[in-house]
Amino acid sequence: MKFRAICENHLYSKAYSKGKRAVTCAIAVYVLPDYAAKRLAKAHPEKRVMNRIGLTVSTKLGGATVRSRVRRILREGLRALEKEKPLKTGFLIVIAARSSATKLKSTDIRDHLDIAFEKLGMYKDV
RNA sequence: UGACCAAGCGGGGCUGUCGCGCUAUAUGUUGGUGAAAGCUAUUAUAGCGAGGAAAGUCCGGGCAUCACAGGGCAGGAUAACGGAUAACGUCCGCCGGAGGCGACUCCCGGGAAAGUGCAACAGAAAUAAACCGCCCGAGGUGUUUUUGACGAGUGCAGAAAUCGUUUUCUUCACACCGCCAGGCAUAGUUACCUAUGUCAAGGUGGGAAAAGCGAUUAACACGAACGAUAGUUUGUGUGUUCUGUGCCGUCAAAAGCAUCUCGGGCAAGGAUGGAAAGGCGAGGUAAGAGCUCACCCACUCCUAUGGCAACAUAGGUUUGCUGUAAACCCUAUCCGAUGCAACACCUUUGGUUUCGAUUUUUUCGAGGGGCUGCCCGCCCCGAUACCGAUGGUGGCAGAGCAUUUGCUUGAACUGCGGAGUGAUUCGCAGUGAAGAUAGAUGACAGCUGCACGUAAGUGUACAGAACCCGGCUUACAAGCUCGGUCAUUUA
RNA sequence: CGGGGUGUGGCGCAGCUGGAAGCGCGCGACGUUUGGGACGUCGAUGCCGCAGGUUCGAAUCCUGUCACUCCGA
Repeated sequence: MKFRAICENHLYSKAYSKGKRAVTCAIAVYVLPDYAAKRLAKAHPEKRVMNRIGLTVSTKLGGATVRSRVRRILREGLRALEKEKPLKTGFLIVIAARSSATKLKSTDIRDHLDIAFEKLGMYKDV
């Protein structure tokens, strides 16, 4: 499962200010409907509607090594979760790491994400 | 065995499941998206996929662009010598200096004898003096000695003179006093008392003669004290014998000493300081001084020997110089500027392309632009020109040839061998695709290694490519190795 | 990727042209007040970010380093 990343800074600030929010001790998740989703879906070869994902890890957490490890763990946890329970599509999802995330494993991150998405009601109806 | 010195190694391993990026091949779509350039798919296989520091960005180089890659000033960097290197501020060797018993380590190591600046406090004085000091000369003051003169200062001796006094002899009973002291008498008065007279003792002074003793300048004038206002004593002023000699005083001269002032010489000594202008001894001098000499120290230059050279050693010679250039500065050498967000190309798109003289071209002048701070020089100004903006591709994963996974070859790495003390270099063989663009190189599980701990268990560092290399600097868990030094003990 | 600045009492800042470090606020004590505030007097508090070096002497000069911060592309 590949992710499409959020590149623009204004989308991040929009997600922080207008998006719905769910926070655990390790992470903070912001979700906002993506208005450009349909337009992007056209560009997609299989015409699929995708979620755009943004990961933010600040310099407070540590050096470059620590930050890149946290980013990988977040991505791994998200990937594992997506396999089990598919998410609704057409959203901007920003995941911010907090300081306790540096010591966790990817499985723990998966659990945190599960709680957060459940709060936000992001799961598709089965 | 202990304490050290130096050079290095090292950066855990294996298995399974899931996943990511790139490359190649096969498969597959002929579509989607966008203004365009361009970008973009599913699955499978194979290969590759983070360090010793990838970090800090402190140096150097490659590469790229900028008139032709230029000149000068400014600015910056470096600093013994020789070498290595593409280059360096790096490395190696060596010299000099400093430290260590030693192995060895450390040194931004040119010039202070081109000039300027600075050196607090202390100290006489801070880069050149002269405060004290030493010496010479002149003058003043004080003092001592000697000589001379003067003295109406003074001692002694002598002479003359004078005075006083004593004694004696007298003398004139000479003069005066005889009062406010005494007696008597008279008068007044009761008396005391007053007045007058008188009395002698007495006092004072004087004269003449002799002797002794003593004193001394006479004498005069004025004043003071005492007294019975006769006088005595004394002070002051004027004035005052002689001779000899001593002392004293004054003056003069000379000399010595002390002190002060002025002029000159000197830099030996002076408690300070980080630093005081070679050290020490002798000579020398008015006093002194490398002023001279011997020895020593440092330094300039020359010669000889050794070394490629810095330099070392020996001899001669010159000189005797504060420190600071990580103060300005001087000397030598080097440096054009900007950095892959450079730069090239493509798409879309915006802006600029000047003025005057002359006869059109041309030329000249001004102005503008282009290579940076300034100046010069150069180029362009109606042309597929210049300056931007948007998006994209390349740059970017070594190069070339072929066109199908092939061949040749470079940097780099590994091994072996040669050269060199070494940095390094030469030859041979082998290896010789990380390469993204919000950023891949991972996650989970199991076994195990190492260290600590009886065990359970705990710990397993620093840290993440962003155009590429060479260095430097900084961070770093546990552990390991080669070589060397010193000390102790044993044989 | 490139360039600059700052670090000094508890806090905010001077002093950077070498010669033993100060200001304001704050803190403590005392006075004043019934008490507090204000006011007055007195006092304490610095390895000048760290480590080396130059110098007789370094907060100041040089080198390295750490942290913070700003600017340009």
